[in-house]
Amino acid sequence: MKTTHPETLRPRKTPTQARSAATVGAIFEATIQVLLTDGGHRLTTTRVAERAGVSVGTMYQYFPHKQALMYAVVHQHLTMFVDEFEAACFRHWNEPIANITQGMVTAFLDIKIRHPDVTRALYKIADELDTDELRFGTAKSLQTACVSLLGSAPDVTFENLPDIAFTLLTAMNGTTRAVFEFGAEPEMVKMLHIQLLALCRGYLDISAVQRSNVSH
Amino acid sequence: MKTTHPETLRPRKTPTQARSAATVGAIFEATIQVLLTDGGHRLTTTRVAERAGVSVGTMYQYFPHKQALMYAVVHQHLTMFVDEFEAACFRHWNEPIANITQGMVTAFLDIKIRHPDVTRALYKIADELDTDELRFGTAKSLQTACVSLLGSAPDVTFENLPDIAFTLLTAMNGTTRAVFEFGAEPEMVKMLHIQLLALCRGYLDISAVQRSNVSH
DNA sequence: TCCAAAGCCGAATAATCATTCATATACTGC
DNA sequence: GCAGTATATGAATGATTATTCGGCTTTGGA
Repeated sequence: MKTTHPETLRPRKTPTQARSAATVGAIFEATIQVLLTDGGHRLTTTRVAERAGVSVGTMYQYFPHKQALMYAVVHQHLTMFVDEFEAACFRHWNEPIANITQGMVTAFLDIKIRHPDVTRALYKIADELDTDELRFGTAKSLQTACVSLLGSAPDVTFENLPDIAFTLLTAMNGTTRAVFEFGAEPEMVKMLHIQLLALCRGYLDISAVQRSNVSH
Repeated sequence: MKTTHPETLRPRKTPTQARSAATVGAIFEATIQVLLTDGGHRLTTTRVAERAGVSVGTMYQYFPHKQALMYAVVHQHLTMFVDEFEAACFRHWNEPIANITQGMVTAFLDIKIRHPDVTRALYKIADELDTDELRFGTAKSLQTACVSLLGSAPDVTFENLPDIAFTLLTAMNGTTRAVFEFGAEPEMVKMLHIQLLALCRGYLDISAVQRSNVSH
């Protein structure tokens, strides 16, 4: 598996004029749309340029190659996801485990639902990327945030917190992904929310150890 | 999204002589190996033929096109998975829910672990396939088996059994997939087994309704 | 031993793709 | 309005790809 050196994945130039920022935005959006309608293995520079309403040459002014474009798109959205998820974690810091669970599940789902196209598109691009750095890095960040949040619960403690966080996140992701790949119809999403709450609550209940109430 | 008509996905000829069966076997195995080493987007007819030790022409004697080859490989392994999973379900029929849970989780994991290369390879080929029929069909079969098995527990009942089965299977799949994509080292697999047992037990505990003991 | 069927080969073909670059247009400050 | 920079163009290039087909080799049986 040949991996492209990260250095070369950086965009070629930073847009200064307003129109070029618009161009890059159009290219990003077009990438998502091509992924949705044609699939990852038909994500070609020609198709993206066409859908974005620009020429291929223009694309190559901002990205040295296709890998760089894909990297940028994935990076943008994964970073956004991590940021919003971490923000939600801070919001529920130190709350009882029941609140934490409900807050985390709801936040996880909300972010995905707020950008349904992006969510579905990212599932399709994974195999095209020459590096796993982004996915692994994101997984690590989410796990860290989750560990901290669960550890902040005043009413319980957990053994193997990293393992529990890992399992919780990947399980949520598995069910969510399945729902989105099935079309993510509103009733299905509603069901997903309900079942994920039960899943996580049940898992954390069974894994939690009551904390002896040591007051200050 | 152009989908290939299922009819054309059928193999071109059925091997009669022993050596041709060996050829097809080599092609199947080569497909898995190319997926693992090169990734789905570099799964080419040339590469598969080369790794299988046959010529491209030979491949086209058994499969009318690349889609048919991929379809055959995926179909073979998904069918195997469903068969083994259903067999495990029958084995735990009518047992108490605690046994059912443990049996189902263990079977799910065992099948994946018994064919680690196949497990990882199938994650990579999904986007290349022009049809979702196989994935959706498999999901449906597994869900049906799971619904029946859970429904057979004498000590509990569930509401929304299809939703619960769906959630259970996709959650297990999500965590399992993550572990395999991280390399599936032995200690990781051990952790996976432990955590999946807790996850499913917790979820089913919380979703179950005690069945009033109506003795005949 | 011999032959028809089964199996195999791989160069040739036509399509598609990523990437380049010489040229043209649009914008910004003056 | 002008000069210089930023941005956009798209035909051309070379690589890679899926698929074909005419000819070759092996096999199983008579």
